[in-house]
Amino acid sequence: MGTAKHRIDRRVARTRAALHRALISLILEKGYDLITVEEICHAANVGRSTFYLHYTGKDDLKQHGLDGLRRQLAEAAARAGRGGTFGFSLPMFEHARDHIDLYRALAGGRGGTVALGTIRQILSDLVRDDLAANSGKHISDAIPRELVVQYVVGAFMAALTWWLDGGATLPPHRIDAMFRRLMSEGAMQARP
Amino acid sequence: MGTAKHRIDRRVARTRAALHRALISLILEKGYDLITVEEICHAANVGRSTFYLHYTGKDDLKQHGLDGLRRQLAEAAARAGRGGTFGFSLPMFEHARDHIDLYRALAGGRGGTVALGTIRQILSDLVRDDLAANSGKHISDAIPRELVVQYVVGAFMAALTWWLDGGATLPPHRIDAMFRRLMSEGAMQARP
DNA sequence: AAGAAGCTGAACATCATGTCTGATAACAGA
DNA sequence: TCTGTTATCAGACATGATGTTCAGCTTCTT
Repeated sequence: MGTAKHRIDRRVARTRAALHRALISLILEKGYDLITVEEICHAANVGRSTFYLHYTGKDDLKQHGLDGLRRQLAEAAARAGRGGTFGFSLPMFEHARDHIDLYRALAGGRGGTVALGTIRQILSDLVRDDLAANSGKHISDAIPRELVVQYVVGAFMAALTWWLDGGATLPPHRIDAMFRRLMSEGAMQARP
Repeated sequence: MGTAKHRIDRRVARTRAALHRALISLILEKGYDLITVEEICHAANVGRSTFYLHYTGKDDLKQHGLDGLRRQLAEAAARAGRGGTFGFSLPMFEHARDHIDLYRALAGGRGGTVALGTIRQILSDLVRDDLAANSGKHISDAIPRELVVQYVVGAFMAALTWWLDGGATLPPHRIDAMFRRLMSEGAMQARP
Protein backbone atom coordinates (compact mmCIF):
# COMPACT_ATOMS: atom_id res chain seq x y z
CA MET A 1 0.00 0.00 0.00
CA GLY A 2 0.83 3.70 0.02
CA THR A 3 3.96 3.68 -2.09
CA ALA A 4 5.34 6.99 -3.25
CA LYS A 5 2.73 8.42 -5.57
CA HIS A 6 3.62 7.24 -9.03
CA ARG A 7 6.08 10.04 -9.40
CA ILE A 8 6.53 13.73 -8.76
CA ASP A 9 5.51 15.97 -11.64
CA ARG A 10 8.47 17.84 -13.04
CA ARG A 11 6.68 21.15 -12.74
CA VAL A 12 6.08 20.54 -9.06
CA ALA A 13 9.67 19.61 -8.46
CA ARG A 14 10.93 22.65 -10.30
CA THR A 15 8.61 25.03 -8.53
CA ARG A 16 9.48 23.73 -5.09
CA ALA A 17 13.19 23.67 -5.78
CA ALA A 18 13.05 27.24 -7.06
CA LEU A 19 11.21 28.38 -3.94
CA HIS A 20 13.71 26.71 -1.65
CA ARG A 21 16.63 28.21 -3.52
CA ALA A 22 15.02 31.63 -3.41
CA LEU A 23 14.43 31.38 0.31
CA ILE A 24 18.02 30.45 1.08
CA SER A 25 19.34 33.22 -1.13
CA LEU A 26 17.05 35.78 0.48
CA ILE A 27 18.00 34.67 3.97
CA LEU A 28 21.63 35.30 3.16
CA GLU A 29 20.71 38.67 1.71
CA LYS A 30 18.46 40.21 4.35
CA GLY A 31 17.70 37.71 7.07
CA TYR A 32 14.67 35.48 7.51
CA ASP A 33 12.38 37.82 9.40
CA LEU A 34 12.32 40.57 6.81
CA ILE A 35 11.46 38.24 3.93
CA THR A 36 8.00 38.37 2.39
CA VAL A 37 6.18 35.67 0.48
CA GLU A 38 5.93 37.99 -2.48
CA GLU A 39 9.69 38.45 -2.54
CA ILE A 40 10.27 34.72 -2.44
CA CYS A 41 7.92 34.25 -5.38
CA HIS A 42 9.54 37.04 -7.36
CA ALA A 43 13.03 35.67 -6.72
CA ALA A 44 11.87 32.21 -7.72
CA ASN A 45 9.82 33.36 -10.71
CA VAL A 46 6.75 31.68 -9.34
CA GLY A 47 3.22 33.05 -9.15
CA ARG A 48 2.14 33.98 -5.67
CA SER A 49 -1.01 31.90 -5.93
CA THR A 50 1.17 28.95 -6.92
CA PHE A 51 3.14 29.35 -3.73
CA TYR A 52 0.04 28.71 -1.68
CA LEU A 53 -0.70 25.57 -3.70
CA HIS A 54 2.46 24.08 -2.19
CA TYR A 55 3.00 25.69 1.18
CA THR A 56 0.81 27.40 3.72
CA GLY A 57 3.28 30.23 4.22
CA LYS A 58 6.87 31.25 4.75
CA ASP A 59 7.32 29.10 7.84
CA ASP A 60 5.94 26.05 6.09
CA LEU A 61 8.44 26.44 3.28
CA LYS A 62 11.24 26.75 5.81
CA GLN A 63 10.02 23.68 7.65
CA HIS A 64 10.02 21.53 4.54
CA GLY A 65 13.53 22.70 3.82
CA LEU A 66 14.59 21.65 7.29
CA ASP A 67 13.04 18.23 6.76
CA GLY A 68 15.36 17.83 3.81
CA LEU A 69 18.30 18.86 5.94
CA ARG A 70 17.21 16.42 8.60
CA ARG A 71 17.29 13.56 6.10
CA GLN A 72 20.76 14.53 4.94
CA LEU A 73 22.05 14.72 8.49
CA ALA A 74 20.51 11.39 9.37
CA GLU A 75 22.43 9.80 6.50
CA ALA A 76 25.65 11.55 7.45
CA ALA A 77 25.11 10.37 11.00
CA ALA A 78 24.61 6.80 9.87
CA ARG A 79 27.93 6.94 8.09
CA ALA A 80 29.46 8.33 11.28
CA GLY A 81 29.24 5.18 13.35
CA ARG A 82 32.97 4.78 13.32
CA GLY A 83 35.22 7.40 14.84
CA GLY A 84 34.97 6.40 18.47
CA THR A 85 33.21 8.44 21.13
CA PHE A 86 31.54 11.59 19.79
CA GLY A 87 32.44 10.43 16.31
CA PHE A 88 29.67 12.59 14.94
CA SER A 89 31.75 15.75 14.84
CA LEU A 90 33.96 15.20 11.81
CA PRO A 91 31.15 14.07 9.47
CA MET A 92 29.14 17.10 10.57
CA PHE A 93 31.95 19.52 9.78
CA GLU A 94 32.41 17.82 6.42
CA HIS A 95 28.73 18.00 5.67
CA ALA A 96 28.75 21.67 6.50
CA ARG A 97 31.68 22.30 4.19
CA ASP A 98 29.92 20.46 1.36
CA HIS A 99 26.81 22.63 1.74
CA ILE A 100 28.45 25.80 2.86
CA ASP A 101 25.87 28.33 1.65
CA LEU A 102 23.01 26.30 3.08
CA TYR A 103 24.71 26.29 6.46
CA ARG A 104 25.64 29.91 6.31
CA ALA A 105 22.00 30.72 5.65
CA LEU A 106 20.76 28.50 8.44
CA ALA A 107 23.35 28.88 11.15
CA GLY A 108 25.66 31.72 10.14
CA GLY A 109 25.64 35.30 11.28
CA ARG A 110 23.22 36.69 8.71
CA GLY A 111 20.92 33.67 8.78
CA GLY A 112 20.57 33.96 12.50
CA THR A 113 18.97 31.13 14.37
CA VAL A 114 16.68 29.87 11.62
CA ALA A 115 17.67 26.23 11.81
CA LEU A 116 19.81 26.02 14.91
CA GLY A 117 16.97 24.42 16.81
CA THR A 118 16.52 21.68 14.26
CA ILE A 119 20.22 20.92 13.95
CA ARG A 120 20.53 20.96 17.71
CA GLN A 121 17.76 18.44 18.09
CA ILE A 122 19.21 16.05 15.54
CA LEU A 123 22.62 16.23 17.13
CA SER A 124 21.15 15.74 20.57
CA ASP A 125 19.60 12.44 19.53
CA LEU A 126 22.93 11.42 18.05
CA VAL A 127 24.96 12.27 21.11
CA ARG A 128 22.41 10.72 23.43
CA ASP A 129 22.70 7.40 21.62
CA ASP A 130 26.45 7.72 21.64
CA LEU A 131 26.56 8.23 25.37
CA ALA A 132 24.15 5.39 25.98
CA ALA A 133 26.29 3.03 23.93
CA ASN A 134 29.50 3.91 25.74
CA SER A 135 27.80 4.41 29.05
CA GLY A 136 30.32 2.75 31.33
CA LYS A 137 33.19 4.80 30.05
CA HIS A 138 31.86 8.18 31.09
CA ILE A 139 30.76 10.34 33.89
CA SER A 140 27.99 8.55 35.66
CA ASP A 141 27.84 9.95 39.16
CA ALA A 142 26.06 13.15 40.01
CA ILE A 143 25.98 14.57 36.48
CA PRO A 144 22.75 13.77 34.62
CA ARG A 145 23.35 12.29 31.21
CA GLU A 146 21.04 14.76 29.51
CA LEU A 147 23.10 17.65 30.83
CA VAL A 148 26.18 16.12 29.25
CA VAL A 149 24.28 15.75 26.00
CA GLN A 150 23.23 19.37 25.97
CA TYR A 151 26.68 20.48 27.04
CA VAL A 152 28.36 18.61 24.19
CA VAL A 153 25.87 19.73 21.56
CA GLY A 154 25.96 23.33 22.74
CA ALA A 155 29.73 23.37 22.59
CA PHE A 156 29.71 21.78 19.15
CA MET A 157 27.15 24.22 17.76
CA ALA A 158 29.27 27.09 19.04
CA ALA A 159 32.36 25.69 17.36
CA LEU A 160 30.45 25.09 14.13
CA THR A 161 29.02 28.60 14.11
CA TRP A 162 32.42 30.14 14.82
CA TRP A 163 33.93 28.13 11.99
CA LEU A 164 31.20 29.14 9.54
CA ASP A 165 31.30 32.82 10.47
CA GLY A 166 35.04 32.78 9.97
CA GLY A 167 34.48 31.69 6.39
CA ALA A 168 35.15 28.01 7.04
CA THR A 169 38.71 28.44 5.89
CA LEU A 170 40.15 25.76 8.12
CA PRO A 171 39.73 22.27 6.70
CA PRO A 172 37.18 20.12 8.55
CA HIS A 173 39.75 17.80 10.07
CA ARG A 174 41.55 20.75 11.68
CA ILE A 175 38.53 22.36 13.31
CA ASP A 176 37.40 18.90 14.33
CA ALA A 177 40.75 18.20 15.99
CA MET A 178 40.47 21.42 17.99
CA PHE A 179 36.93 20.65 19.03
CA ARG A 180 37.84 17.15 20.14
CA ARG A 181 40.81 18.43 22.08
CA LEU A 182 38.63 20.90 23.94
CA MET A 183 36.12 18.15 24.57
CA SER A 184 38.63 15.69 25.93
CA GLU A 185 41.00 17.91 27.85
CA GLY A 186 38.59 20.56 29.01
CA ALA A 187 38.75 24.25 28.24
CA MET A 188 40.53 25.48 31.34
CA GLN A 189 42.84 22.59 32.04
CA ALA A 190 44.79 21.95 28.91
CA ARG A 191 48.18 23.62 28.65
CA PRO A 192 50.86 23.57 26.01
CA MET B 1 26.06 68.70 31.22
CA GLY B 2 23.32 66.30 30.22
CA THR B 3 22.27 64.99 33.60
CA ALA B 4 19.28 62.68 33.77
CA LYS B 5 16.30 64.75 32.78
CA HIS B 6 14.85 66.11 35.98
CA ARG B 7 12.92 62.94 36.49
CA ILE B 8 10.82 60.38 34.67
CA ASP B 9 7.10 61.09 34.68
CA ARG B 10 5.24 58.49 36.68
CA ARG B 11 2.85 57.86 33.83
CA VAL B 12 5.71 57.11 31.50
CA ALA B 13 7.30 54.74 33.95
CA ARG B 14 4.05 52.92 34.56
CA THR B 15 3.23 52.61 30.88
CA ARG B 16 6.64 51.26 29.95
CA ALA B 17 6.73 48.85 32.86
CA ALA B 18 3.28 47.56 31.96
CA LEU B 19 4.32 47.02 28.35
CA HIS B 20 7.44 45.12 29.34
CA ARG B 21 5.50 42.94 31.74
CA ALA B 22 2.89 42.25 29.11
CA LEU B 23 5.50 41.28 26.56
CA ILE B 24 7.21 38.81 28.87
CA SER B 25 3.92 37.27 29.88
CA LEU B 26 2.82 36.92 26.26
CA ILE B 27 6.12 35.37 25.24
CA LEU B 28 5.63 32.70 27.88
CA GLU B 29 2.09 32.18 26.66
CA LYS B 30 2.44 31.92 22.90
CA GLY B 31 5.98 32.69 21.81
CA TYR B 32 7.45 35.93 20.55
CA ASP B 33 6.71 35.58 16.85
CA LEU B 34 2.96 35.23 17.18
CA ILE B 35 2.57 38.29 19.38
CA THR B 36 0.95 41.42 17.97
CA VAL B 37 1.35 45.00 19.12
CA GLU B 38 -2.36 45.17 19.74
CA GLU B 39 -2.20 42.16 22.05
CA ILE B 40 0.64 43.70 24.01
CA CYS B 41 -1.36 46.89 24.46
CA HIS B 42 -4.46 45.03 25.51
CA ALA B 43 -2.56 42.92 28.02
CA ALA B 44 -0.90 46.05 29.39
CA ASN B 45 -4.05 48.16 29.33
CA VAL B 46 -2.36 50.78 27.20
CA GLY B 47 -3.73 52.55 24.16
CA ARG B 48 -2.18 51.39 20.93
CA SER B 49 -1.31 54.92 19.89
CA THR B 50 0.44 55.35 23.22
CA PHE B 51 2.60 52.37 22.46
CA TYR B 52 4.04 54.12 19.43
CA LEU B 53 4.82 57.20 21.53
CA HIS B 54 7.36 55.05 23.38
CA TYR B 55 8.58 52.37 20.99
CA THR B 56 8.76 52.04 17.24
CA GLY B 57 7.39 48.50 17.34
CA LYS B 58 7.53 45.08 18.92
CA ASP B 59 11.24 44.62 18.30
CA ASP B 60 12.06 47.99 19.80
CA LEU B 61 10.22 47.10 22.98
CA LYS B 62 12.11 43.83 23.16
CA GLN B 63 15.41 45.60 22.56
CA HIS B 64 14.86 48.06 25.40
CA GLY B 65 14.04 45.15 27.66
CA LEU B 66 17.28 43.48 26.67
CA ASP B 67 19.18 46.67 27.44
CA GLY B 68 17.84 46.41 30.96
CA LEU B 69 18.96 42.81 31.16
CA ARG B 70 22.35 43.83 29.82
CA ARG B 71 22.77 46.33 32.64
CA GLN B 72 21.83 43.74 35.24
CA LEU B 73 24.26 41.23 33.82
CA ALA B 74 27.04 43.77 33.70
CA GLU B 75 26.57 44.41 37.40
CA ALA B 76 26.43 40.73 38.20
CA ALA B 77 29.58 40.27 36.16
CA ALA B 78 31.35 43.04 38.04
CA ARG B 79 30.57 41.26 41.26
CA ALA B 80 31.95 38.07 39.73
CA GLY B 81 35.59 39.09 39.66
CA ARG B 82 36.44 36.57 42.32
CA GLY B 83 35.87 32.89 41.75
CA GLY B 84 38.96 32.12 39.73
CA THR B 85 38.95 31.23 36.04
CA PHE B 86 35.52 31.33 34.45
CA GLY B 87 34.15 32.74 37.66
CA PHE B 88 31.24 34.16 35.75
CA SER B 89 29.20 30.99 35.87
CA LEU B 90 27.92 30.94 39.44
CA PRO B 91 26.73 34.57 39.47
CA MET B 92 24.95 33.93 36.19
CA PHE B 93 23.12 30.91 37.52
CA GLU B 94 22.17 32.89 40.60
CA HIS B 95 20.96 35.81 38.54
CA ALA B 96 18.85 33.44 36.48
CA ARG B 97 17.32 31.94 39.59
CA ASP B 98 16.49 35.40 40.92
CA HIS B 99 14.67 36.34 37.71
CA ILE B 100 13.35 32.97 36.77
CA ASP B 101 10.33 33.99 34.69
CA LEU B 102 12.32 36.57 32.77
CA TYR B 103 14.85 33.92 31.86
CA ARG B 104 12.25 31.33 30.99
CA ALA B 105 10.68 33.84 28.64
CA LEU B 106 13.98 34.78 27.05
CA ALA B 107 15.91 31.55 26.98
CA GLY B 108 13.52 28.77 27.93
CA GLY B 109 11.69 26.37 25.67
CA ARG B 110 8.58 28.46 25.04
CA GLY B 111 10.47 31.75 24.73
CA GLY B 112 12.72 30.28 22.11
CA THR B 113 15.77 32.20 21.09
CA VAL B 114 14.49 35.70 21.79
CA ALA B 115 17.41 36.87 23.88
CA LEU B 116 19.94 34.12 23.52
CA GLY B 117 21.95 36.26 21.13
CA THR B 118 22.16 39.13 23.58
CA ILE B 119 23.07 36.96 26.53
CA ARG B 120 25.61 35.13 24.42
CA GLN B 121 27.26 38.38 23.41
CA ILE B 122 27.50 39.68 26.96
CA LEU B 123 28.97 36.41 28.18
CA SER B 124 31.40 36.31 25.27
CA ASP B 125 32.85 39.66 26.28
CA LEU B 126 33.13 38.42 29.83
CA VAL B 127 34.88 35.19 28.96
CA ARG B 128 37.15 36.92 26.48
CA ASP B 129 38.40 39.26 29.17
CA ASP B 130 38.76 36.36 31.54
CA LEU B 131 40.91 34.42 29.09
CA ALA B 132 43.00 37.48 28.30
CA ALA B 133 43.68 38.06 32.00
CA ASN B 134 44.74 34.49 32.65
CA SER B 135 46.35 34.06 29.29
CA GLY B 136 49.47 32.17 30.27
CA LYS B 137 47.54 29.52 32.11
CA HIS B 138 45.60 28.20 29.15
CA ILE B 139 45.75 26.65 25.78
CA SER B 140 47.81 28.90 23.63
CA ASP B 141 49.08 26.80 20.78
CA ALA B 142 47.05 25.98 17.73
CA ILE B 143 43.62 26.74 19.21
CA PRO B 144 42.46 30.31 18.53
CA ARG B 145 41.36 32.11 21.64
CA GLU B 146 38.06 33.17 20.10
CA LEU B 147 37.17 29.54 19.45
CA VAL B 148 37.72 28.80 23.11
CA VAL B 149 35.50 31.75 24.02
CA GLN B 150 32.68 30.56 21.79
CA TYR B 151 33.12 27.00 22.98
CA VAL B 152 32.86 27.98 26.63
CA VAL B 153 29.90 30.29 26.13
CA GLY B 154 28.07 27.78 23.94
CA ALA B 155 28.53 25.08 26.53
CA PHE B 156 27.38 27.40 29.30
CA MET B 157 24.28 28.53 27.44
CA ALA B 158 23.38 24.90 26.84
CA ALA B 159 23.75 24.11 30.53
CA LEU B 160 21.73 27.17 31.49
CA THR B 161 18.93 26.32 29.08
CA TRP B 162 18.83 22.72 30.25
CA TRP B 163 18.64 23.88 33.84
CA LEU B 164 15.83 26.35 33.10
CA ASP B 165 13.81 23.90 31.05
CA GLY B 166 14.08 21.40 33.87
CA GLY B 167 12.39 23.90 36.15
CA ALA B 168 15.61 25.13 37.74
CA THR B 169 15.07 22.78 40.65
CA LEU B 170 18.75 22.25 41.38
CA PRO B 171 20.27 25.03 43.46
CA PRO B 172 22.67 27.29 41.52
CA HIS B 173 25.78 26.03 43.26
CA ARG B 174 24.99 22.45 42.24
CA ILE B 175 24.44 23.10 38.56
CA ASP B 176 27.47 25.36 38.62
CA ALA B 177 29.61 22.62 40.12
CA MET B 178 28.56 20.24 37.36
CA PHE B 179 29.26 22.80 34.68
CA ARG B 180 32.69 23.58 36.05
CA ARG B 181 33.54 19.93 36.32
CA LEU B 182 32.63 19.38 32.68
CA MET B 183 34.65 22.44 31.77
CA SER B 184 37.75 21.39 33.64
CA GLU B 185 37.81 17.64 33.10
CA GLY B 186 36.25 17.50 29.68
CA ALA B 187 33.09 15.70 28.72
CA MET B 188 34.55 12.42 27.53
CA GLN B 189 37.47 12.06 29.86
CA ALA B 190 36.10 12.34 33.34
CA ARG B 191 35.26 9.08 35.07
CA PRO B 192 33.92 8.25 38.49
C1' DA C 1 -2.98 13.72 -29.71
C1' DA C 2 -5.93 14.19 -25.72
C1' DG C 3 -6.93 14.55 -21.13
C1' DA C 4 -5.08 15.56 -16.63
C1' DA C 5 -2.63 18.41 -13.69
C1' DG C 6 0.04 22.47 -12.71
C1' DC C 7 0.77 27.35 -13.33
C1' DT C 8 -0.76 32.15 -13.77
C1' DG C 9 -2.33 36.90 -12.94
C1' DA C 10 -5.84 39.42 -11.16
C1' DA C 11 -9.33 40.50 -7.93
C1' DC C 12 -10.87 40.32 -3.26
C1' DA C 13 -11.41 40.32 1.88
C1' DT C 14 -8.77 40.51 6.02
C1' DC C 15 -5.55 41.88 9.28
C1' DA C 16 -1.49 44.15 11.52
C1' DT C 17 1.17 48.28 11.12
C1' DG C 18 2.23 52.94 11.72
C1' DT C 19 0.55 57.84 11.78
C1' DC C 20 -2.32 61.57 13.15
C1' DT C 21 -6.07 63.97 15.30
C1' DG C 22 -8.58 66.50 19.06
C1' DA C 23 -10.22 65.69 23.60
C1' DT C 24 -9.46 64.13 28.32
C1' DA C 25 -6.81 63.00 32.39
C1' DA C 26 -2.74 62.94 35.36
C1' DC C 27 1.29 64.98 36.60
C1' DA C 28 5.04 68.48 38.65
C1' DG C 29 6.00 72.68 40.57
C1' DA C 30 4.71 76.86 42.90
C1' DT D 1 -4.70 74.14 46.00
C1' DC D 2 -4.13 76.04 41.58
C1' DT D 3 -1.99 76.15 36.87
C1' DG D 4 0.47 75.07 32.93
C1' DT D 5 2.56 71.09 30.96
C1' DT D 6 2.69 66.50 29.42
C1' DA D 7 0.94 61.90 28.85
C1' DT D 8 -2.81 59.10 27.52
C1' DC D 9 -6.73 57.88 24.92
C1' DA D 10 -10.10 56.40 21.27
C1' DG D 11 -10.89 56.64 16.72
C1' DA D 12 -9.98 57.31 11.82
C1' DC D 13 -6.93 56.63 8.13
C1' DA D 14 -3.46 54.92 4.61
C1' DT D 15 -0.48 51.17 3.69
C1' DG D 16 1.29 46.73 2.88
C1' DA D 17 1.33 41.60 3.57
C1' DT D 18 -1.59 37.61 3.86
C1' DG D 19 -4.39 34.01 2.21
C1' DT D 20 -8.27 32.61 -1.04
C1' DT D 21 -10.65 32.11 -5.31
C1' DC D 22 -11.29 31.69 -10.28
C1' DA D 23 -11.07 31.36 -15.22
C1' DG D 24 -7.77 30.72 -18.75
C1' DC D 25 -3.46 29.10 -20.34
C1' DT D 26 0.70 25.93 -20.44
C1' DT D 27 3.06 21.86 -19.63
C1' DC D 28 3.31 17.35 -18.40
C1' DT D 29 2.03 12.20 -18.81
C1' DT D 30 0.44 8.28 -21.28
